Amino acid sequence: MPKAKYEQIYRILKEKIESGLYPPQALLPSEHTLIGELDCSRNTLRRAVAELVRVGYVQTMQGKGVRCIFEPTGQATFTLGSIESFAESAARIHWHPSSKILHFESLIVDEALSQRTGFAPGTPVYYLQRLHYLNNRPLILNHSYFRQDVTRGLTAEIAAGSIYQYLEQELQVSIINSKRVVTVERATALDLQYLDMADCNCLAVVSSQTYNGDGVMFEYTQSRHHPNFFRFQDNAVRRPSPASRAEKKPNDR
Amino acid sequence: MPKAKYEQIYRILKEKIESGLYPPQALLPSEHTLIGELDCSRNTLRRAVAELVRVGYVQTMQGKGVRCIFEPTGQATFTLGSIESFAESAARIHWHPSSKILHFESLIVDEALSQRTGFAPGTPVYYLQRLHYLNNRPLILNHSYFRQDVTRGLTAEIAAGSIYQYLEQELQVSIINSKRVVTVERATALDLQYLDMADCNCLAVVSSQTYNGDGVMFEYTQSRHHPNFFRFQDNAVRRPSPASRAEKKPNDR
DNA sequence: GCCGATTTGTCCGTATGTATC
DNA sequence: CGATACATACGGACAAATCGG
Repeated sequence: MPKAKYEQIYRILKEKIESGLYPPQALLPSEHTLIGELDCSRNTLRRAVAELVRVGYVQTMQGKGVRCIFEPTGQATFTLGSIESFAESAARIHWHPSSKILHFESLIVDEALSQRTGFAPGTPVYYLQRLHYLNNRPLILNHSYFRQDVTRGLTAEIAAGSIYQYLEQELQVSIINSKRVVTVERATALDLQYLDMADCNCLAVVSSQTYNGDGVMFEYTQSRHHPNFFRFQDNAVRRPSPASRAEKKPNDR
Repeated sequence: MPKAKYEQIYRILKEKIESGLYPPQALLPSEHTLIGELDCSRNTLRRAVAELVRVGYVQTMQGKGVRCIFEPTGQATFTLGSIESFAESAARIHWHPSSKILHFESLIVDEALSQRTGFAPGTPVYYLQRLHYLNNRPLILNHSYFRQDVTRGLTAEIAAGSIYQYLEQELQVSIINSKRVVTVERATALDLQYLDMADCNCLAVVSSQTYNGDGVMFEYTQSRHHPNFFRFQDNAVRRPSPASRAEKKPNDR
């Protein structure tokens, strides 16, 4: 259970929406009444509602109210806005995860690798290839680079378990944030070898740079996803901005 | 210029970061001092900083400070909905956008289309195919469905210009939010016909459901992007999970 | 069209908790 | 331990948008 009150209230409201207590199209009770029901301040309630907006559960309208736009889907989705390890995501959707180490080595970042990863040339890193399965199906091929000075002692054995658990609990590395970019790339020979891709010759690639509490980018990972099992969700809110009168069509790309 | 103060302060700080006044790895001045410099309340400053976190410019650390992690290399300019399509980034570099209407018709949603779009079966919609170019290169093929009762009077001529301008200014439709999902799909014959895809047989697909101020989903658009010109950005913040917080090894001292 | 009630948006000041040094 | 810095929470005030009389 989260300790922060706004998070608790966020979950309470999320529960009520998912359970159908606040059905789609219906307006939620006003801030005033919710404050009374949930016994919190206005700011705290508003912060919880802001989270609901961010995940696309409700829309707020000044002068009108807060409308539920949640539609039950049941899809297995990887949500945005939080860093989840592969194991955590799999657990959330109750699938059986497993993984296999394909390759582990220690190397020095050269100019070409520096361009791709963002590590400075000359940086010693561990290079790791891992294959992730869901329900015994190979779905994700990971190429990871970890700065050795931050992830000292990382071995193939540790990587076979949870790397993040090792970093956070053994090495006391605090993981703060992760910049991610989704692109589509041509499949390599390695992709075709390990991922059962039928006749698709492209896949979804999530490149991420992860930072620790010292502001050091200590991990670069390129996750190559089987195209048929990739899904990334987002909710965009339109902000009335005076500059976006004639342009900025959020949906028209 | 935005009217909201927190947005102004956000832009000021963003400017300073981009200009190198707060270089990477450096800590920003403390909240207290920034409040004095910018003449605002703590809440307002914190809201601006929260935006900087969301777009991946800084990381906040309790007890330590706010560290700049902006890297000018990738020129990763943000977008409001945390999506960065090639069209938007290219538009900023003053590339020339244009579009062509391929198809326009009026039809009734059947069961199969209902499954794909989320519209109820029997709903009258306008169906629209548009091809978007950048510097005369076809990059995005759009399939759009608009509810006729919300977008009354929409024609191919209007669609050749700005649909959203027509909706907001002529029909007074308020556009609130848009749920989007990114997937990778096999290219269709239509994709291959219009997008110059070399030998790629997949493309990036952004499916979006857009809602108006009445909570009505009035638009479903499937944007099919040329794989080599697609880019979706995000910044994720890690919240300490109960599991990782549970067993924290005490420091030896 | 006007006015007041309701509802959300913004901004402020303050107090307290928690992590870091 | 104290000082500093960010995180959370509360309450109040006013603005802006909506709706009904």
